[in-house]
Amino acid sequence: MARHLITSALPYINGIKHLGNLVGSQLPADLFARYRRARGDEVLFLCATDEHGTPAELAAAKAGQPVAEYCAELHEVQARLSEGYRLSFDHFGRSSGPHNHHLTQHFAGRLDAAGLIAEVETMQMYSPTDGRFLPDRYIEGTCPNCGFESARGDQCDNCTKQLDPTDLIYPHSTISGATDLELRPTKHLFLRQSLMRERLREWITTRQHWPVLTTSIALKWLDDGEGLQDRGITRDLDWGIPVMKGDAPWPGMEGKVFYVWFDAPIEYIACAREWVDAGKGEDWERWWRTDKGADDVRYTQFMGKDNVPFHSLSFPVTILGSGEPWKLVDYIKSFNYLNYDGGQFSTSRGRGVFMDQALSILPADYWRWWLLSHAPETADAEFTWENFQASVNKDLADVLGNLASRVTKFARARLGETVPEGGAWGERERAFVADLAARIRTYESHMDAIEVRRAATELRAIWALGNEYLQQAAPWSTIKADPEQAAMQARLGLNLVALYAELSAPFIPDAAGTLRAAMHTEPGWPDDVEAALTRLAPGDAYDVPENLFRKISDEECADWKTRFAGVRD
RNA sequence: GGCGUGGUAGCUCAGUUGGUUAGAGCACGGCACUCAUAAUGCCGGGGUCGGCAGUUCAAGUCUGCCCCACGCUACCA
Repeated sequence: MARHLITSALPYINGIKHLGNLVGSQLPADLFARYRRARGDEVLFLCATDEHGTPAELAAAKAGQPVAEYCAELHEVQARLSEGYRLSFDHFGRSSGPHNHHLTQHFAGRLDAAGLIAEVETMQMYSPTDGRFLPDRYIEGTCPNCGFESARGDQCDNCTKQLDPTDLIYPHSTISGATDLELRPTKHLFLRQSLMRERLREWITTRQHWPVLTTSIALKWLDDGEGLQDRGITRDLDWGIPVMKGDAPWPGMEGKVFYVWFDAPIEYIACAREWVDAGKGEDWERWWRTDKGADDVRYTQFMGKDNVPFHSLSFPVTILGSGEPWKLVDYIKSFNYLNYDGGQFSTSRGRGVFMDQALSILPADYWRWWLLSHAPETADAEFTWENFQASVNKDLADVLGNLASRVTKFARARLGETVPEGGAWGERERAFVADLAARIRTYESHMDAIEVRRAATELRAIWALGNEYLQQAAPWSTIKADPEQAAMQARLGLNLVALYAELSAPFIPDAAGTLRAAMHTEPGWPDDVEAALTRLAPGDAYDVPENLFRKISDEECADWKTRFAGVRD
């Protein structure tokens, strides 16, 4: 039995994510996790909220809450939404948990011992009023280039000129408005990634079948300009993991915390420990330590393209640099962006559909199907309401939903309360089953390769094949002259519905559950398609399910289009 | 400016290492069927494969230049 460790990029804590975030990591990761489990593999699927950093502090301040309380609350909100979308995490953790604190400090200590940490003193803007150092983007002032009065410390939004906070005229804190800013020296730790450049290159260029998106981004960072740059991994903040050298204090680093991008990936490991703490598992090390059983684990990460540099370079430096036998990622599946109706989704401007809003309109399966069948794998993809309506109505309601409906209603109305008896497969049935089996094997190969769109296309073709068969067999016609043959055809149709529940479950788990309940079947992958199509025997009970999917009307479509174009409060 | 990713039927997209008349779904037209959520099936119309030049017996598929979109990143390659 193969073992799969699967992680999705961690959603940041400060608010509800939009559909672009969902399809970029959590949703395809869930598809893969569900598929591997269905194939009988052992799976550990982990995700967590990414809770540290300045944006979390500011969001908490805006909400008038202590940051820890704010994070706890938003974690629950995101956890509930995850359940709403049927994301089948084995555990949904928190990067602010104690295990991540200890592990992050542990890794820092190991990296320092390996000579991979540099202490660098820099000058940064300090605000005595706020009692803290200010990140560049939280300082505003007048642009020395164009005179724009709300230029940020890193860039002027008006003339786009790159700025340094010290360039600004009348600089002030965006947090308090304080103007008594001063430049102070401060010491920070840098991860010396540049020292591992060639080792990373060797590793990346020898990976098999990685998406071009992943390798091209990784190699670009490796070779762009003067090559891979060392990265600061500490910040002058309160909210975060205190800088420690393992269990020991780090002289000169008192009051500082690790940068969120250093501790977030480590949460992938810590999350496995939280999983054990939560009583959901026994042994986290057999998933993460190659000296303790993880050497036969295949580890797959899912993320949007903006996360690739951290997962392909920085985190591997952390893992490899520790000198300890931690499990390194085997496959990085990355996604492009999903755009919204001609532009970008925008969290700040509230443009597009957010996870909570989408669920308030339609059940999870509708979104799962559209998003996964249009996953931005090769290029950026675009969400439009018209396209969403067309896909849902045609694929889900007409092709799959109606098939289940026509089969069960015909059988119940014309052939009795239970699975009908009589007749035997003929030439047409054997040809159909052979065709179906071939398509199912193709579907499996796409799912194995995590080719999400191809898999969705093949699944749809498999649904359509059922309609083709039924149209040709025409039991409503054969029943007039040969009731036995009609019984056989209807029996095959009912088995087909049960089979489709299994094949479709990774994409649309709720509908699959409805079909299983109606067919009185238990989950089970059709390794043997012929056997799967004789699972329901004459006399077995079944129910006629309610319509699986409803259609989206033109009116609804138009209404939603105007409703979500605007600004979210 | 540099780098990256794309630019294929009205729309959303496939097109492996260059090879016969460029494909799918949706939309559109016709036919069939009537079990079904006016659902399904079959057939069909529709593309100078962003532009130009080149390599080749042969290019959507390789090379060069240019145009456009999106993203990343900066006056440094």
